[in-house]
Parts: sequence; structure tokens; C-alpha cells
Amino acid sequence: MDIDGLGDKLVDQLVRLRRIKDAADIYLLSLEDLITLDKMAEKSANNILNAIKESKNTTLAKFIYSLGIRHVGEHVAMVLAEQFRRFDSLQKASREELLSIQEIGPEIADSILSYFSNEENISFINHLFEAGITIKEMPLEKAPLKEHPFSGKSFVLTGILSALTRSEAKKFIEEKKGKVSTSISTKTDYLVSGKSPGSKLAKAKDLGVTILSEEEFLRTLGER
DNA sequence: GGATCTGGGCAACGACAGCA
DNA sequence: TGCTGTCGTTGCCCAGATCC
Repeated sequence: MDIDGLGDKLVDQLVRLRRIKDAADIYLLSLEDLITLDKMAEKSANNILNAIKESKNTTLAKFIYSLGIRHVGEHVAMVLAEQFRRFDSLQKASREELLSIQEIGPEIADSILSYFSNEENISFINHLFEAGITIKEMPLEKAPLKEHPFSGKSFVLTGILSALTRSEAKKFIEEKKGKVSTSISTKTDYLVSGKSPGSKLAKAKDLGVTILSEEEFLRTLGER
């Protein structure tokens, strides 16, 4: 659910002290529950409570990703959200429906079916909704986007970006119908190179990939 | 000011999907 | 069936925020 400030050490403490039994209990935590933890004062506790509150209203893709279904990461979760639009539709999906989706093969389909056939998982999902999680509605039909230079192109990001974070850059590319990958291949169209680029820059040059500086990327992003 | 924790970033590796 | 490209996971490092 991408809650800022809630890392593994804190979760460890919360579980150890029996403040939470599963992830849904995080949404029932109070200031008193947090403030008594090690290395936790009022400021941090309030930051975490705000982050928890903000994460309650989430997107379908993020919610699917957060369930931790094997083989379903951020990308596959987005594919499933685009396809099914509603969480209950995904829950009821048949193997055939899942296999008919581009990028979903038998392993992933079986993993999803297995997850939703487990009663413990269903009870956990119900617990999350009872704790106040809401999923933002997805429009039935997406408004047609004007063709953008990034549309249909494959991107890889390297180095430190100064004007935006990687996740923001990724979000912007995806909004323009581009795709973000983690490794350079012959199918990569653009490498966006920030400060202190890694080995990807050399590989991109070898493969003749177009290299964009952060400034060029932002300028092109603003086009159309 | 040191200690601790988190988040961001990179790299490596295994697993998966798609294709010939 | 093997190959290629992509994705997910994990581990490591570093910088920044916060606590004590």
C-alpha cells in the first residue's frame, strides 16, 4: 500500500508487540500504539498516521499489487486493473479469462486463482475493506489520448533524477502510453539518463538506444 | 552529533511470456 | 524447445529525516 515511513523494522516491532496481526490492523493503529515504540516520537508517529490515512483511498492496481500474489508485481497488477476495472470482477475471473489477457500466462493465472480460492486470503481482503480501504473508481472507457512522442515507446531510467523521482517519471511515461523497463535491450527506445548514470548508459550506447538527458525528457514530456 | 531507520537507486539473478 | 526480452525479487549502498 506504499505507506511512507512504515518500514520492516517498525512492522517487526508492531507484530512482536501484538499491536497488529495482519496488514489490515495497520489501519486501526492509534497515536498511542505508535508513540510507545522504540525510536518513535510524536512527529514520526503523526507522519506515519497521516501516511496510513492517505493510503486508505487507493487505486485498483495498487490494491492488487499490495495483496502480494506470487508473480503479480506492479506491472502485472496494472495490466489486471486495466482489464477488469473492478476488484470483484478480478476475484471472479476464470482461468480462461485470465489467460486471454496479453502478458498473463498459465503460471500467473494459476497463482491468481490459487490466491482467491484460499479462505484465509478472502478473510484478509474482507478485513482490509472493514478497516476502511476504498478503491478509486476506474472509468469504464478511457478518454482517447492524443498521440504523444512517447506513446508506444520503451524507456529505461538510469542515474539520479533531480527534478522528479523515478516513480514520478515512470508515472508520466505511462500516462503518455509509454512503457518503462529496468534493463536495456534491443527493444528499448529511450534511455533517460540522470546524474551518475550506471552501466546502462554504456549498454544503451552499444545498442544505439536514444539517450535523453533529464532536461530533454521533461521538455518532450511537456509536448502535445 | 551519533545512531537508527526509511526510501531511492543500482545490479544481479531467476522466472515467466512470447515467439520462431 | 530454446532463445530473447521483460518482470519480480533481493541485497547492497547512500542520503536524508528523525530520535535520543
